[in-house]
Order: sequence, then structure tokens, then C-alpha cells
Amino acid sequence: MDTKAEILNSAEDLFAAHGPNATSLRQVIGRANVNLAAIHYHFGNKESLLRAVLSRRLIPLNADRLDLLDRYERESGKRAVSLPKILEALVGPALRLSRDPKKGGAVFMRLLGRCVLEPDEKIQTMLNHQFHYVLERFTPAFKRAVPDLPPVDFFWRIHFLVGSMAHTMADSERLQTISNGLCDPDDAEGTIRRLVTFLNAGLRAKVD
Amino acid sequence: MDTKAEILNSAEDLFAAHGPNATSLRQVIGRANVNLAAIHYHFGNKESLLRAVLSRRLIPLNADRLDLLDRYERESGKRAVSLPKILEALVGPALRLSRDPKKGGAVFMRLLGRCVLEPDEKIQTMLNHQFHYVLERFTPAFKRAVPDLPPVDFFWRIHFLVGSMAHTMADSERLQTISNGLCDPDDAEGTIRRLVTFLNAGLRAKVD
DNA sequence: AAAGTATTCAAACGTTTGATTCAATCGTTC
DNA sequence: GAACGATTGAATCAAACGTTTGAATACTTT
Repeated sequence: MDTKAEILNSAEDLFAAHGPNATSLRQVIGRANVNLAAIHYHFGNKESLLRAVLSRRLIPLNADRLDLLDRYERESGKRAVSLPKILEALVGPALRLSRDPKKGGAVFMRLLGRCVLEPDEKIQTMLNHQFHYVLERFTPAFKRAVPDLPPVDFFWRIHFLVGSMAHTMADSERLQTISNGLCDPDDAEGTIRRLVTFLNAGLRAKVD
Repeated sequence: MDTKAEILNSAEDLFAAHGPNATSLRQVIGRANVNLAAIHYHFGNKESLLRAVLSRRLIPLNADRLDLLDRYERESGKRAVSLPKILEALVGPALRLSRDPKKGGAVFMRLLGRCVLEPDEKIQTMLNHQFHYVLERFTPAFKRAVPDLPPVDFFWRIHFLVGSMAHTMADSERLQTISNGLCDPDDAEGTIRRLVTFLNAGLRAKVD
């Protein structure tokens, strides 16, 4: 039973560092100190292994997002939840992953961001399946918070939002490079605050 | 000499559709109807082929961006160029690629977006080398347009900007899916207008 | 037309990949 | 402790990968 967890942890690390497709199963077993056949015994194939790596953290993460939105909606009573709070419920749990090693830490956050931006169709459908019902719950909340935004522009801005969020999750090391170390990606709360501020303004922008 | 162009076009198509690493040279020669060795004869190896595919379009693109910024700066005289114009000079030429098949069209736009978001280090350094001097010219313009923004927040917001822009270039098909066909990614000017509006508001947001 | 260079071709190279096999070993249950 | 299913081990599979080779063909120059 330990073997299974070792494989998951090793795969998570390597998938996050080089991408799932650029990681071989032999690299995974190397770091996990297990036999190659163990992967196929416990997970069947590489695709299912990736699915398992993602699900382990993604299901609780999405639950966190929905719980947070629920809480904010309860607190607001009949009034619409404010846009920053909705954004906080969407991106907060994702970016706070990096602070909690039990939820995967910065490693899983990067993996998730990379998978969102990954061209591979199998990975896409894998994630869409998990993300669809999250977006379904958030969409009405967004529409209440910015009621004057035409649906077309709304979807476009959600698209821009996903890009910023995923890129921030996937590769904030690059930010450290271009800013000459000025920005600190490990400061989760600072990142969340800045991203929410940015997205809030972008989503509210007057349509022209 | 035709062979070389056929290889470039085929590689561009396939790299854009599935990512460079997920595309084999045998797929490339299949679409190009040339011999496998022709790739190594003309380009040396796969990495150099990708470099050639990118450079062919990227060098003119970045020149367009700098030209546009130059023009706006001339028009503004001593005053700072307005933020929407700077953004237009940065994202406009990139998103207008999709309208001009001679510059690579939507295919190259997607490839470029995907390479920006690609984890592979070789691709990263390849692009950074080309993008560095662009950012170097745009940074002072940005700082003049939003002078009250602290440097830390400035870099963070550029990071968010890159995420939105690259994601929009790489995968606006997804937008068509989640919007049920409501949004039209082929409308380049509409996309530019919406992205500039979004980014302009996000960059101007009051720091809290 | 001959010589010389540039290009194309089929074939093979050595490696790596995900997956499979089957015997050996472990842990539990009777 | 014998019997049993669950798990691990070493070895191997066919397929695909990027790259290389050397002979064959096309093109240019003389």
C-alpha cells in the first residue's frame, strides 16, 4: 500500500517538473524506488496514473472552492456576493495549495496549472470533466456580481481569467526571473490579493 | 528549395496542433511528402527545426510590435503613450497574426501561445531570447503610463497579462466550447479590443 | 557532355517508450 | 504451517523515437 503512495508522489513531482508527457514511467519508478510493473498493477496505465495523481488533490480543491462560494453566499443573504469574494473563492483555494504540503503544495499547484494549459486532448477532457460543474456553480454568481456585462464579454473575460490564473499557478518562477527576484511567488496570500485585484478590475471594465 | 518550405509549413501546422514535443518528425515528413533525412539535411535536428519555424514569423512579429510602439510614441510627442495604445502595440500584432496567412495565420498564433506556456526549458530560453528586448522597450512605456504602480505590482501584472495573452493565442477554441459558440475567436479585432479593455482595467487597478 | 556540388532516397542505427509476462515473495486466513 | 490471493521482481516485447549512413538522383558550372 506504501508503494501506491510512493508512485503517486513521485509521479506528481515529475509530472509537475517536466509535464506528464515528457516524463517516462521509468523516471517515476526511479524516484519512487519501486518496480516498473507496480505502476501497471496499481494504476493500469500511464493515463490512469495521471488521472489518479490529479484526482487525489483536485476533488478536495474543487470542494474547497464550492464550500467557500457557499459560505460567501450564505453571508450575503439575498444580496449578490461581491466580485472580489467570488474571485477569491475561485483562485484562493488553488493558489493556497502552495502553502499546504498536505494538499500537494507548490508542486501540485504547478502541475494543475500546466495541465490546464496543456494541448493534449486527453488531459483536457480529463480536467474539463472535473472543472465543468465548478464553473456551472460560479457562472450565476459572476453574472449576479456583474449584471451589466453582456454574455459574450463575460465568457471572453472568464477566458482571460483562466489564462492569468493557470499561468500564475504553472510558472511563477518565470516571474522571479523577469522581475530580478523582486517578486516572491511563495507569498501565496500576496499573490492571491494581487491576482484578485487585477481580475476584479478587468472583469468590471466598462465594455466599449 | 521547395522542400525546405514544405517542411517548415508542415512542422508549423503539427507543432501548433499537438505541441512540438508531441509531434514526431515522421508526422512532419508525412504531411510534407518529403524524406525523413531532408529534415536533418536542411535543419540539422528537431530543435533547430522548431527554432526555424518560430524565427520565420517571430522576428517580423516583434518588429511590428516595436514599430507600432515607436509610432505611438512619435504621435504622443513628449507625453506618455496611453496604456490602451501600449497594450494594443503589444497584443495587437500578435492577435492580428490570425488574419494574415502570410504571417502564419491562426496556426502560428496558436503555436506561439503554446510555446510561451510550454514547460520545456529549451523552448523557454529560445523564446526569452526573442522576447527579452521587446519587453525591454515596452517596460519604460508601461511605467510612464502607470507611474503610480509599485514595481512589484507592475511585474505581477505583466505576468498576469502574459498569461491572458498567451492563453488567448493558444487556445481560443476552448472559449467556443465553454461559451456554446457564442464567442468567435476568429474575430481578431473584437478579440484585441476585448483583451485590451480587460488588461487596461487590470493594470490600472488601485493597489490595495 | 563532363565534372562537381546540392539534394533526395531507402535503410538501418541505437535508444527509449509503455506495456506484458511469469516466477518469486509477501501477508493473511484457515 | 499450509494454502491462498495480493503484490513485487527481473526480463522481455513490439513500437516509436531522433539521428546517421551511403548510394542514387538532380541541378549548376565548366
